[in-house]
Amino acid sequence: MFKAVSNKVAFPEMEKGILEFWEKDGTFKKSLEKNKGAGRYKFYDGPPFATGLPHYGHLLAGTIKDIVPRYQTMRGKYVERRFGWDTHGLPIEALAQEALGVAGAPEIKALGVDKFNEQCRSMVLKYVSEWRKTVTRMGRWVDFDNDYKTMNPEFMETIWWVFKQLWDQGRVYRSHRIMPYSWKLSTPLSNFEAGSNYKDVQDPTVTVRVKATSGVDSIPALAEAAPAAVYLLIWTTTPWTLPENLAICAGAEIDYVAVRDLTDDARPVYVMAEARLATIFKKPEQYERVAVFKGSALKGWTYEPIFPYFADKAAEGAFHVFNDDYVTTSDGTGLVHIAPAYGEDDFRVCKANDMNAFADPLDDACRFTAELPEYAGRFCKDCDKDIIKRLKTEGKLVHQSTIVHSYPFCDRTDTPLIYRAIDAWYVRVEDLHERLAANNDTVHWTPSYVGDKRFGNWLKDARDWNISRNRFWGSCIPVWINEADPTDMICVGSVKELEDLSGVRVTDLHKHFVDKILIRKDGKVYRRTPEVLDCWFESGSMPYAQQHYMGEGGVDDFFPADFIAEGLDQTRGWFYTLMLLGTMLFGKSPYKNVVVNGLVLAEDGKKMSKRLKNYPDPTKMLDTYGADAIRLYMIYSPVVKAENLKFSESGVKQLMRDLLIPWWNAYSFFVTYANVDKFHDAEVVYPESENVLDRWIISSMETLVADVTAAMDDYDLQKAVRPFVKFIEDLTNWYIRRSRRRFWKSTNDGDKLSAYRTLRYVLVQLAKVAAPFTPFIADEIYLNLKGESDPGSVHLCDFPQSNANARDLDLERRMAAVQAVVELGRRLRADSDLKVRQPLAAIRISGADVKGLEDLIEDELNVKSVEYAADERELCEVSYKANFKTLGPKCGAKMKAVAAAIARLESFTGAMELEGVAIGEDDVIVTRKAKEGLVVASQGAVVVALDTLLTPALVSEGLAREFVSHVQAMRKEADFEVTQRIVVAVAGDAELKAALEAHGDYVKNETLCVELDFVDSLDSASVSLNGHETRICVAPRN
RNA sequence: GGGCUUGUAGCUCAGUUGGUUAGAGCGCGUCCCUGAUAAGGACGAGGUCACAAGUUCGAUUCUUGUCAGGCCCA
Repeated sequence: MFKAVSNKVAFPEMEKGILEFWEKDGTFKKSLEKNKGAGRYKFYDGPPFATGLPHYGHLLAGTIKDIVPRYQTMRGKYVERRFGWDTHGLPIEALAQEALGVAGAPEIKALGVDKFNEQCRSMVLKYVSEWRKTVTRMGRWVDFDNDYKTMNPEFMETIWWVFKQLWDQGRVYRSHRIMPYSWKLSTPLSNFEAGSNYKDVQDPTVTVRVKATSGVDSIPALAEAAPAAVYLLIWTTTPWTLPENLAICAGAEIDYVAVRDLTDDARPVYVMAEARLATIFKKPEQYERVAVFKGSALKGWTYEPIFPYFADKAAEGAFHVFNDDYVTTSDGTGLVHIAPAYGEDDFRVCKANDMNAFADPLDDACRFTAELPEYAGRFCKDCDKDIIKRLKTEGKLVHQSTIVHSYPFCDRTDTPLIYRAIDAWYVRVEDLHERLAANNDTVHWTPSYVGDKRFGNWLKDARDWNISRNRFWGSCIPVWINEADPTDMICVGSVKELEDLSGVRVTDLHKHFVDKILIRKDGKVYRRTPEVLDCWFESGSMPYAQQHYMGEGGVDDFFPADFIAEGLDQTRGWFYTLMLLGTMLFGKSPYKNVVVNGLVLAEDGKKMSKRLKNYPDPTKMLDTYGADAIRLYMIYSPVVKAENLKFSESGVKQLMRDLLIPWWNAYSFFVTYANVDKFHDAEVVYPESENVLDRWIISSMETLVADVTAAMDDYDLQKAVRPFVKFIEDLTNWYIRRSRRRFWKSTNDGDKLSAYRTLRYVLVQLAKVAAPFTPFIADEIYLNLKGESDPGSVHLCDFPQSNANARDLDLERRMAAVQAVVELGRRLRADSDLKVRQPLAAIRISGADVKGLEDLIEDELNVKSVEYAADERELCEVSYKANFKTLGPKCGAKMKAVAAAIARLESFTGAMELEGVAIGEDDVIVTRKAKEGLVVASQGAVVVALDTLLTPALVSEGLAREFVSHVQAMRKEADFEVTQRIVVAVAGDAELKAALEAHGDYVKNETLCVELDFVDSLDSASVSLNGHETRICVAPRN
């Protein structure tokens, strides 16, 4: 006996049962051990920040990361799956700050970095158990016990090893990074922190003239205008940065003009963007045009420093004009003042032009240092007014105004942030563009455009990587710097190295431990640089760090990964840092296949928001619909191809209705009748059936296997799931429907056995194919139906190999034709108001090959015979149309004429010439239209005509069937077992009596009636059977 | 502002080197069925394939531009 199955299933309950079974049985472990020693399929888990509960994005990524490894496991691969945790970085620090009631770096330092870091450590694992619960409930098999955490000492030691490799390659260098800086807190902020407090403020703007010292000669019109002085006009909203000006930038494609200022007695010549002329000269008579030229002509000009303080930087290449695309003419003069220490673009442009001079005369609190004696000790912004005054006095100020603009403020102290250069560590990437691109070419991306375009473009423009963070909770940059000579540095690559160098036993690599360790060597003292590493450095190092790889032995066992998956937002995150480090360390891509998923949005298309409550709680969804339904819903959508998904509860419900419930019903149907019939082979037997339905459903099964396999091997999960819908539809609404009688009939013959064997075999195979996607229901069904010697879980089975021999594409085609004929027949019945229970004499068909399957049509449409029309013109009008696809290339411009000629044809035999073009069989498409007035319908080439003539015999049979149907309803109403025998009493007119007598055996057989009595009257309610008033009474009979 | 991407029925989405009358499911309306019943079936309404120009005999598909949404960057 199979375990009895109710057709009313509670999926969440069923899933919990399976979870318990997996847990007790150790199925996950078994699935791993089974393939140990077989080929490895390498998988990396991208580590999530566990700073909150998992949301749908995590569930989605988790599902993808489950399906592929499950599939590969069933394909015989050994797929280790270690869960990863991202434990360092700002998200955790933010939580710790909240918990400790401190805000900002200075308060953390005052509190003590040790206290702070330990707080972080204690909070990292806060949500771990919740995560484990949810991930497990979703059915994801992943190793939580053998997980990796970026804060583990082994992990952190490998980070040092990785860093040292880059150091030894000469890739690591110190430079600056322009960051928002709170002068009140004396600390840089992350861009994220800086973005939270913008205000509209009024700032001064000044236009300053700087005297050109060379370059003027390159423009003849200008050279002629000499000897009057030529000035470049620059504009800024931060006058205090003018003393630090080291360059000027022009847009190469922008139009510039040189004009003589007629309002000034010295008649100076000013250079600026043509588009901005009106902002300086209100009236045309105030100036005279001297020359017009592109910004590229300005490149290389030199000019006189505005202030004397850094004039010596000229030796380092300062005070030149550069070109860059970021210059606009939306404000200013089109000539941008550049102070490399105080602007991100400023810094970048200087670097791009190999200008390394630098002027940063500010202390920790942003007060000017002694380098600017006149302003020393004063907060930089407070000096704006004095500087403007001085410019005026010295005749350098051309124009002065104010501007109201949005400016970032420190959200702790509400003081304006200063963008300024901070010491920073970089990894050189810009020399690697070609190698990165070449390695990326080896990766199979899903969808492909992410790799080709999005990621490819990103790599092409990859900048040097800023890897330092001025924070506390993270892996430390393992560089110790000579206190006396900052160019003298020691990079440490392992714990042992540090112990040997310092003589200190090292137990923990976090900042509050490591910073205390000094290295003394040759009488010099080395102190660690205070920064921690960007946590992307850690996630990018996870292939090596999760193995605690320290450069010994090969990496083939774990590198590169066969498969990774993450969201689209990781293009410049994990995908990128993995690729960088893989390329730098081992010269190749660290992954071979990537599935990129899109964002999961709320149903209204907005981001899911706790505040708005615009999405259903995941736990509630799991309790209501179960994990299989949610998994399938997500995978069936384009979200597995990097497109957004609007998550909708009704979508999940729909999927259950379309797939899971019919599938379960098919299974329940099988078990119910198999138990009634005591069908129970010890093993799942491959049905060598003669029955076309059996052969057809098995062939369809093989097609399903082939389609799913092809899609999975291409990592197209959506495409892999799609064919299930069609298959389940075929299985339930055609195979079982058409086979029902074979299961019900009372004789246990070979055909019945074939039916059972086929259905069992198909359900078991289906469970295997579906197992990676819907692991619960697949195992539930499998466990009940499997043979005695089969593995103890569907997840320990081999994925079905598509068996080409069992496929009969011709049969599948003919069956599709049968389905088309049936559909048309049903339509005709509906049109003629002839219910299916009324037998009809014949159906005539044309254009459909249904050989050998006629009885299916007879049965389904309740007709006595299927006939082929001798000539389809009896049934329909035939006309001809050009096949544009084949004719187009042949005809070209003659296409229209040929198409018209074909449309005029009255008959077509196969080959002819029209308009000088040879027409072949394939070039003409025959269209058929059901003839008006006949009971005929057509669909494509298939034409069907129904014989609607009702003979007395047919009417009588129809009445008997109507009677049967009613008795069946009464059986059901009375809740009889399907095998319950009954006795039936009827009272009705003579016609009914005659019908029941003529079809007595049929009636009794169908209704399991052992005694059919015709009586004069009955108490029961009267019903109308095809217009015949009838009273019926049924009773059980043992 | 830049890179990438999306826009097809009321909704969710298919649409395979450009080819005839652009499909499915849901929803809606009408009807049928009732021993798979949180079902099943038939029919119907519903589309300027976001918009515009171009290439072509022919464009939902290719090119360019515009508009709107998204991700990343600046």
